[in-house]
Amino acid sequence: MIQIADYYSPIVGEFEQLVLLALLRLGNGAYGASILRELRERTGREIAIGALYMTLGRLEAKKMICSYTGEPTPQRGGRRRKHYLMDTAGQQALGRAYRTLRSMSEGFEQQLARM
Amino acid sequence: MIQIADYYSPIVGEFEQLVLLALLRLGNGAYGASILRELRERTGREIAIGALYMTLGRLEAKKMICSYTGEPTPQRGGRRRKHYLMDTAGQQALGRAYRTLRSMSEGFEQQLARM
DNA sequence: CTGATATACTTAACAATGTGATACAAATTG
DNA sequence: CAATTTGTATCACATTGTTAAGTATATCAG
Repeated sequence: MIQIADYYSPIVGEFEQLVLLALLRLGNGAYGASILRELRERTGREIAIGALYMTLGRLEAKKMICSYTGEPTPQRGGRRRKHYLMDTAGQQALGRAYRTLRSMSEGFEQQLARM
Repeated sequence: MIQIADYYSPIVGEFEQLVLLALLRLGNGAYGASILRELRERTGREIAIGALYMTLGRLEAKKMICSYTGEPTPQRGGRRRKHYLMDTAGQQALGRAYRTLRSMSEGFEQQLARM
């Protein structure tokens, strides 16, 4: 059981942002493996699967995302998928983080892209 | 004395990114109060001064930024300023973080700006 | 020189987030 | 049901974020 402070913290961490962005990109249907693939392909980082589930669990505990369990798919085997969707709080937090970085980067985009 | 692991960690946290961006914007001459002002004005957040110095100290320990002590200014009083500059590692880390977020946001910029 | 005032930096303690290694759960197949 | 496949969960610890103090250094009035 993940414990979360009872005051609302609108700030999301660096990796949390990446996970929320992956959910935004993938839309409904996203689950562990597809999120992992998206993150690896787009960031080029070697991301541990445990790190991802840990972060998904924390984001859900903070009500930034929600989840539902998928139906078992015939011809496949294996445990059911757990699908994730961004909740309102997650969208707001992601939007804030995005605008903050935009504001701090404003006018330096070219330079940053070449650093 | 800040302790840092002896392996190189290229990933910077959420607030560290903001501080590096402030240094990029301000250029040479940046110091505590000017960095704080820039962050507050551009992000709209209430940032504690201690949080900033803590982060500056950690970034310096990781060799991402360097510092020098300024000369005392006549007609002013008060302790000397400590000026900060991004080092090569900081520029690289900031560039990587920027490109990662760009890649994850690609195609969703309008939506993110309105979230 | 000395205390008052202004300016600026530092640290301790704890909370939140990030990470790798390992364990656990559930569905299909034979 | 055992083996295999697919997928999720958790522990332990490292790193980063935050608040609430405290410490240091420069100028000025007297």
